[in-house]
Amino acid sequence: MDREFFCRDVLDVAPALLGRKLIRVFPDGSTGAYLITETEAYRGQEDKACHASKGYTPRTEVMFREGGHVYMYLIYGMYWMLNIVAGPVDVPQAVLVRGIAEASGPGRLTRLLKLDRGFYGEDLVNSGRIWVEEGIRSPEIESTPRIGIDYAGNPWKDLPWRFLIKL
DNA sequence: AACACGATTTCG
DNA sequence: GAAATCGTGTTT
Repeated sequence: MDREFFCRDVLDVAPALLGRKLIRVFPDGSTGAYLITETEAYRGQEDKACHASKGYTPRTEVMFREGGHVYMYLIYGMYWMLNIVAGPVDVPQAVLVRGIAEASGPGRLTRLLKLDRGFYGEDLVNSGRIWVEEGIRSPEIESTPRIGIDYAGNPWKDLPWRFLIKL
């Protein structure tokens, strides 16, 4: 996928990632292709569920860059989350990649792909170890409220910004 | 410098 | 249903 693909609004990018392949080249040289099956959209400073709602901090800095960069962060002291930045410069949006066909759940996903803080700021458009390619075309998509963000309150906690491939 | 709290998973 | 476990943002 090129820069243009990621620089659109996160509500376009998140569902568009479904059915595409996440390519990972491991340190030992082996390569894996993983079908993206579940994503969530986190949209700007107004979105109370989005980490960027706290403003520009060292942690959220990458979300303010142009789309296509990787935002990694640790949750609950043990799980690394893989996020793909969307939108143009100074528009803090990101897609949380929650599931691939080979591993369900964001924590399992990053463990399987061996992703951690070393990928913070990685550019998917120009990387030799992780990127996104075309996959199956036009999968049927289902949307539901996002997971684990009840604390964000209304209207954010109920917005149907979680996207899954319908079986 | 100290503190509270998660965009989760696993096990009982 | 609760524990595991630590970086981040906020408060002192």
